[in-house]
Amino acid sequence: MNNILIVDDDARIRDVVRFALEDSGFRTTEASTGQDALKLFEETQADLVILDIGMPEMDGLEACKELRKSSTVPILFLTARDDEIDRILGFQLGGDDYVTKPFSPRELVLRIKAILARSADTKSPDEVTVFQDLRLDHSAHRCTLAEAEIQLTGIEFSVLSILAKAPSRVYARAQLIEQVYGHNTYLSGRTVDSHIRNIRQKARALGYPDLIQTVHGVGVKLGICQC
Amino acid sequence: MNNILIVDDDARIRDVVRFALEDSGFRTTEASTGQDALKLFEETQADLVILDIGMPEMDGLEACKELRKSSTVPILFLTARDDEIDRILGFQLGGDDYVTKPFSPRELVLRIKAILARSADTKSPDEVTVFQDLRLDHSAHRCTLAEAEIQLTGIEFSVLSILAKAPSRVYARAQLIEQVYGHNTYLSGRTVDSHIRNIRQKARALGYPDLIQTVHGVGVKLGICQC
DNA sequence: CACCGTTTTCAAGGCTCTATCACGAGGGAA
DNA sequence: TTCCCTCGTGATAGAGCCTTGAAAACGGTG
Repeated sequence: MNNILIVDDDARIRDVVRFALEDSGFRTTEASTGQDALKLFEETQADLVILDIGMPEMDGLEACKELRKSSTVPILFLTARDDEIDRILGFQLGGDDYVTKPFSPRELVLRIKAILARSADTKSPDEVTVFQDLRLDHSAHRCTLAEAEIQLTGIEFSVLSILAKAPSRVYARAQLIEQVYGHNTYLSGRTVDSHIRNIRQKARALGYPDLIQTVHGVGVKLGICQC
Repeated sequence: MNNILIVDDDARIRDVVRFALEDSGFRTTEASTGQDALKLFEETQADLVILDIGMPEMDGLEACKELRKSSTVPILFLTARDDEIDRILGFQLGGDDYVTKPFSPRELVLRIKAILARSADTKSPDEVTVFQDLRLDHSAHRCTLAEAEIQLTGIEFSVLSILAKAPSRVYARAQLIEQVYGHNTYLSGRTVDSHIRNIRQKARALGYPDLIQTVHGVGVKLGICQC
């Protein structure tokens, strides 16, 4: 099973996290400072790093920067305050995630499993998703439908990406919100409808009236088919 | 729809929560003490529990511990003070989220929907059920009968799933109602007939007049056989 | 600060689905 | 056969869900 490096200056937090992870079958390593973390990461080559933001001396974001110089290991941040979240978001971090304190150990484990599953998925960095006529270039943030380009906003692009990763699968609105915005955001389902409407409108202009299909009472799914 | 157990010693809070939830289509059960909560949970098998931390006698954390002995039901904590949050964290108990008082009912509902969507997401053991010509893809919410697709509504899909999980088994109407809607729902048995009629009608159109068979005086069962 | 694109929310309206009733057909027992 | 109960079907009102238009928040930029 995967090895996880836990970095936090608070021993109590480390205990909670270690306990939860080992309970789920992970192996763990612990560090209490950013420096130790870098050293231990060299040695253990952990599969994932849990990084507290608020540490004295070298904080989590500093440590992340250092780690990123030599590795693309998935990083999960622990944050205590909202302004720290803002800083994470300002930070460009690919497939990573964050959890705010206080957190439930159970959720932490779920998120870690999700990250690992995702990174196992993208080991061959699939920069481009293609499904039928739809093509999504993630690095360029470009979307084309049968050679014609569609200008999508950030959220629209995210929504479409998620749908395209598992076409035919039906997503409930709450699931989309969780995947687009992260786990502790709470928006009205109508908001998703709005974005979907905008995507539909743009797709319709290119002759794809059914790019996104509604499954009444369940959710939405990708449905292309230019008919 | 899902059934939610609300546990708080303050009747006013319970009212607010119940009102918000029922407004969103949830069914609710209420308990004012930890002991009652455990008893009611046994009976109702709620899909999610809202647990106030600060209750006399058995407090929310105690109750959570007890619940966790027999169930992994999602739990959302209500907390009044920050030091209670610390205790959630200190405790090694899987809550799924928490909300601090005072809270907005709207946010509460959205969080609950997010939690339920998440847990529905993670517990998908059997993605596809197949029995003879019938194929049910749960994630895509797709039903096919010998390659031909049938458009089913949410309830129709549920009914057929239940029947297909244990083909040849005969289900009484009351059993179907319980499995589709959850405990303590009271509907006319005619309602089930309605849905079964609709399924039959759609199946008949594809040449399967006996997809669902009636066992007079007992109930219904899956019976495919294209004859 | 004003402007503009994006995101989010709100309310109205239409449409689908759901639950129930009423009535007649059919099965089973005496 | 007769009676009773169960089941199937048509019709229907109401609930719930989705779409759409409009406008309010938000954020970045000149």
